[in-house]
Amino acid sequence: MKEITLKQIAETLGISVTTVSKALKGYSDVNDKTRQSVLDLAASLNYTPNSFAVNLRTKESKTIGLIIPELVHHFFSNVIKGIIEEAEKNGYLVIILQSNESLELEKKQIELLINKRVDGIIISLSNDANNEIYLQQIIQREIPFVQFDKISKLLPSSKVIINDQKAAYQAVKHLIDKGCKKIAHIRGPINPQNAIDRFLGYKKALEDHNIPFDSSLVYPCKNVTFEEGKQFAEKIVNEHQDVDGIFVITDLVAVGVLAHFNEHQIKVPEQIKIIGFSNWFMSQVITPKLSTVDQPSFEMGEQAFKLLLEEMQARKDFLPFTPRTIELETSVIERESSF
Amino acid sequence: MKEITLKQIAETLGISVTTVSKALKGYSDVNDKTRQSVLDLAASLNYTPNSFAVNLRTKESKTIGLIIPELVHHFFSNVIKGIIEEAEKNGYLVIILQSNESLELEKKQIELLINKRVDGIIISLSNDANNEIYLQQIIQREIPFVQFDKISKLLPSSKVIINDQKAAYQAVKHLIDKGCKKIAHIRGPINPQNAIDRFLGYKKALEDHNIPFDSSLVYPCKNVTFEEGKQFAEKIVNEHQDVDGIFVITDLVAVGVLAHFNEHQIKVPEQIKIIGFSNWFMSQVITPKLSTVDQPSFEMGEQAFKLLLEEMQARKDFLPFTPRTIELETSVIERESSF
DNA sequence: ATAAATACCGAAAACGTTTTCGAAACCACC
DNA sequence: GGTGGTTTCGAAAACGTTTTCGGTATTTAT
Repeated sequence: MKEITLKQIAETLGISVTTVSKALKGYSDVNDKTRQSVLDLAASLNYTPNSFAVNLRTKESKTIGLIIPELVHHFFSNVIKGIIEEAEKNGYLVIILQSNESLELEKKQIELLINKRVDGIIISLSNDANNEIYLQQIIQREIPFVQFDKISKLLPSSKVIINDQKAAYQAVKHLIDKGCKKIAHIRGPINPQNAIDRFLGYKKALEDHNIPFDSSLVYPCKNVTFEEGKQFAEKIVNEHQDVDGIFVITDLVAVGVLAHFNEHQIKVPEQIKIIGFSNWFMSQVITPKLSTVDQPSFEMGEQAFKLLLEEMQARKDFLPFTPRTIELETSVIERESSF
Repeated sequence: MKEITLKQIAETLGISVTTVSKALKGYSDVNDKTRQSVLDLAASLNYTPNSFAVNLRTKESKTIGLIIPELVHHFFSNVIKGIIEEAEKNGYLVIILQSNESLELEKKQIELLINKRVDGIIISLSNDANNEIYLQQIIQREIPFVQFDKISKLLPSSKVIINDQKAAYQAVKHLIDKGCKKIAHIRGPINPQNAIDRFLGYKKALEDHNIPFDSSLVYPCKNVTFEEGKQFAEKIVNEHQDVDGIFVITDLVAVGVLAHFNEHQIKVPEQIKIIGFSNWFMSQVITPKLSTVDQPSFEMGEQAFKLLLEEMQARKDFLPFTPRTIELETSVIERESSF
């Protein structure tokens, strides 16, 4: 079981390795007959170039790295799918790593990818990521690099995002339009940019509609889980009996809220209206069906890879590259939980 | 921005590349002082070996390939997570590809991975996979290889599976124990081994409990979707008014069934009891909560990688390797849909 | 003192490919 | 028959590492 190499083909054909290589790569300075004989033999031997050697010689591996906080997650799964499919169309493969929302792990994963010498990196930051110095090394090493969803605004890289502030504004406005007068917000952790922006959108929507902002109505998640949703739901109705609407950072947590209300005979949407974020599949099958903000996750993945490709290509051609930011559209989806 | 190489370290230290390499790799035939100076300089320069060169020289990339039918899927996400984490513990990275349940794509993805010269391949077959000749080439090329979940029994490779027949048997027995007399089965597509086995388990459970098997009560899915669940639910109540239990191939479809019954005021579990399969997260949050069969997905991923590692190590040491099969335990989870 | 064992180092080959550059061979043309 | 141009080929260097093997230099034993 020996691997077929250019050398073997060259020897059996009585020509040089150089010519074999050129024939296979479509160089013009090789005779048609020679080329055909090479092509024929290579095909019959099932030759495929040794990618290790090609990598070493060309200094690229046609592989990119992807770091996400959590794989088992409806939103991220869809983004990954978009990235992988777009990458494959362009001849790239994708190595996936998880940060598990841990800063330490995130740093480690980045080093792994740098040492692996991937051609580019796509990342969505963990909630812990407050200090981006270790991300600077990606840029210093001139590795093509794009951020999506949970980004650091300070870092000069291409980005694919939604307008979290605007999307949150619209979600809260939706509740107001439906008649809510006192709206609580279960927000994400303190650090992530998108949690901050959604909070700001919430606040702005209230102000624009003459509803006083009350910080005691804002409940920050630690782990952004189903369980937290249940706990906050209980807390909210205990602390503020007259809350009539809740804007929740993401559907998973919102489903927890619904679960608690269902168990305690609190009528949604009659007593309290709820809107989530991200349009998880789950949201359309629970009772009551959850209103939410749709986020184009698959497309986000596609665009992220496209931006990365732009940068990888520019770098290869020694062209200057200036990072771009793509902002995707969101839309409020009205379902039973906010009728 | 030049990459640091052994050569540079050697030159600034006035020693040979050989010695630098040995110092870094812990060879014993290098003086302690020399070693220390190398280590110090390497650290201060932030040296990392060029993996392309290492790959070429050692003929391994410390990278494995994973092919799954569909990424956005609660079960598969968890398996992937298990594989990635176990791989990382052992210094391996994972390239993920999807077959999208298409035979053609599956073939293409395998070739991609072979050409990439990954050290091993883990695969869960697509539903279309009826003919495994193209998988034979993995074995012919002696690439370490393990199958999980949706496997081909004919193919001599390591496998991680559950006992689908037994698990299905227990699910159906559960319905019988709860008093069901006429149980329909929404099964998976024709080809996949696990759909076949679950069907056989269903049939056997009926026979063992003196319930006549009626093939008109078996409804095969094509795409295994939420929508199909709704459609079959409608069909079942139309065609068999007295059905009082349904065993569904997987939770996603079962949730579709529940959705239809909810919309049409058919009481679950009072009129019809339902049990799904795989214990998707969704199942515990819908109304009524769905009974199901729990499948250790994360562990399945861990075990799959461990088996692959065994084979990769054996191959490296030129030891013989005989494929192993690991069978994981399942358990029936009783929830509201079958009270 | 010499012989034998040990410690330390480096030259060189190898992994398989890509690409530059020069050379040989052929043709056409005046 | 010499000049210039085109076509076709291959030698060789390069990518950066690992590992074998032999060669000094130094230590230990006799």
